[in-house]
Amino acid sequence: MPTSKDVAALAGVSQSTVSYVMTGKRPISEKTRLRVEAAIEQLTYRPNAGARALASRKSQVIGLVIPITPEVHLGSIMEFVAVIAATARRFDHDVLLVTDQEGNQGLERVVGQQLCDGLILMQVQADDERIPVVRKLGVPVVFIGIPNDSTGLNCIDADFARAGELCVEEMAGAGHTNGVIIGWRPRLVGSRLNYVDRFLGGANAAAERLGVSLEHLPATSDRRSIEAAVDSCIAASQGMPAFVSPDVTVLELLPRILHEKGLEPGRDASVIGVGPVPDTMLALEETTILDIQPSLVSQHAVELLLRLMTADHPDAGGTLELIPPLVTHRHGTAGHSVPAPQSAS
Amino acid sequence: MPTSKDVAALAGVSQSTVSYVMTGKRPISEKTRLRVEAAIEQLTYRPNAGARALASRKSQVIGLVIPITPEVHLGSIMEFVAVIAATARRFDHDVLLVTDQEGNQGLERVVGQQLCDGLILMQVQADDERIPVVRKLGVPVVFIGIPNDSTGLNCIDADFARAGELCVEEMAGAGHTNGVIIGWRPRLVGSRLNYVDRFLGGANAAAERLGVSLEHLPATSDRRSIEAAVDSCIAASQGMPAFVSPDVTVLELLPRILHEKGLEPGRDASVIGVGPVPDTMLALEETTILDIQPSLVSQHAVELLLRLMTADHPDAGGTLELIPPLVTHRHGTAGHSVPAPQSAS
DNA sequence: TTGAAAGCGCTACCAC
DNA sequence: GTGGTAGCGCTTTCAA
Repeated sequence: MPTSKDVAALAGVSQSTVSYVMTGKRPISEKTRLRVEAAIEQLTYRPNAGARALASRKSQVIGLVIPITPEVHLGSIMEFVAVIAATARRFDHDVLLVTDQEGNQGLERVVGQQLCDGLILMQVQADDERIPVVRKLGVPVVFIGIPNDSTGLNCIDADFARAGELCVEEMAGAGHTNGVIIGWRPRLVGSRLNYVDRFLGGANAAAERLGVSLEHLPATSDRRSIEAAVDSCIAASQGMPAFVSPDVTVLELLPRILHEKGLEPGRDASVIGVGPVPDTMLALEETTILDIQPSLVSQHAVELLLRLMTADHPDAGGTLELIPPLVTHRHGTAGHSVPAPQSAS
Repeated sequence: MPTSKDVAALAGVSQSTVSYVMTGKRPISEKTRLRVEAAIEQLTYRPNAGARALASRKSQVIGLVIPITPEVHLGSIMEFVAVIAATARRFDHDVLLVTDQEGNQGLERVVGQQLCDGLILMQVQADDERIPVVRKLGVPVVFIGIPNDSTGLNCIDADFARAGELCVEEMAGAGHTNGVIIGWRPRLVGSRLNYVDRFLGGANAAAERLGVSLEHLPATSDRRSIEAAVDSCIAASQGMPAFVSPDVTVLELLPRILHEKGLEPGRDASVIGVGPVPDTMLALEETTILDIQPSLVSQHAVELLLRLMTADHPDAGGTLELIPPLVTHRHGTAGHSVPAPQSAS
């Protein structure tokens, strides 16, 4: 492996000049810059990450803390992970994976070892126990999700309140006077993942404003519980029922259940899916999809973190950024597959 | 941040002694070891990763190259990723995420920068273009997947040939004389991802051996194409049809389609799902599941890589390890949800 | 516009 | 069983 010393020798300059060519931290004459660049090319020189981190006190790595609890949909997480990794690379950084099963120890470890210059935490809970640790961690941290007390923290998430609102507006616009939100296992509601509450809050406010009656039926991911919710919705509804679900597992099963009940979306019912929408959902033709744009959230999270990492001052005051959902109406003839809305990656 | 110098001072020993206490690379008297450990504890000392990597030429990091192409199921990938990260930690290593969109450049980069001591490559293709680069990379590499020419490479994967065999044996055991394998989009067959061919090969061999007629119907993930395959199977079958699918997206839609056709698994048809099985599949009661055990594959991949990384000699000859699938029969009454088989994590 | 040289914090050799 | 010390390869002052 060639070192910057080798490059310097080949280019006939000092080692520091090589360094400055690489970092651009001081002006270099065109002539020597070209010579150095040629030498770098010729030797396929790559700066040693450890040495660089040691000398500069910057690892160019961001730590990504992923949830591995069974209650979160793996595909949705992966969507975040992939975009975060790709975005980090666009800004010349790498991503170190930390699982949340390491807990607070893990955060302290990667920061203490100076393996990374900043952290992104996914699946942040309403009363996340990592918050006190994060506050005195000494590196910038970006949360994906909004805890109850977000003062001084940097949080970014999809705007679930707005999504709830939009769902109800869609329903009302389609002429419904009542509807049901199906999904999220009961113990999530009103507790740990507060995007659930934000969504319901937005939906209920809009329902009140628009004079629509709205109910929330929690459901686990098994068929029986979803079916029960659907039945109860049909029973309660005068006129065409409207189903809203922000839960991937529910959306996976909903098409089959509706079909069993003889309900055809667009004719006998309205269906609105929120969030990462599974393939089975896309098999339904007449639907409205509220894309919460995970990839946009991820990109912004990375960019925010990088901004904080390069800021001279420690971040004052914190940030709160909400990404608005993207509404897509899908119409189609049976069997004709409309591609899912693609957010920029 | 305290350094090992601080620890040494506090414990009244030399810096090298601290290092040896941490690494265990030479015997230390009980007495001084305890003093040093106390000092480490008291200062919450953590070795600087960059400095350690620089001096020891070992980063304690393994690079994980993930596919981000749209044709692979994100949830399945995430299952590997999570287990790999967790397993790496068990052996005191971390995981650096590399996306395959960086291509060969990415491999050369992370190795060149000495960001990691070894690599795991996921979603390895039959004729993977990364192979020539890997061969002269200078660090151990473990493939998840088996390329056509695996000589000298270290490969590990689920035993798809055996899975195919088992599927047919299941069918035959249930009294079927014919069946259909539904899934994998056409362009994957016979081409890039050769686990497809391994599966079909095993299945066909068993079919011939057992006198079962077997057909493979490729399908894209849209409803129309899966429905067509199902119809064609029903038409061709004398007696009860058997459906086998190793494709997550197909398995997601299959329950609904079967129901539309009035087919009840266990009564009118047999259904065998292979691989990571989605929630919708679990809604079917009478099924056989062939778990390809992604988490076991992941664990073994990490352990193999670590073995190669600590080996003094560069790995001679390569490795080929196949993880046998786990067969689970599910019986149940409608609405009663049997938990999915959990591989050890 | 460039160079020399002093570290960054750790490991591992050599000496005792 | 322990300590001294020379680097690992880079960045970054200070000096020219």
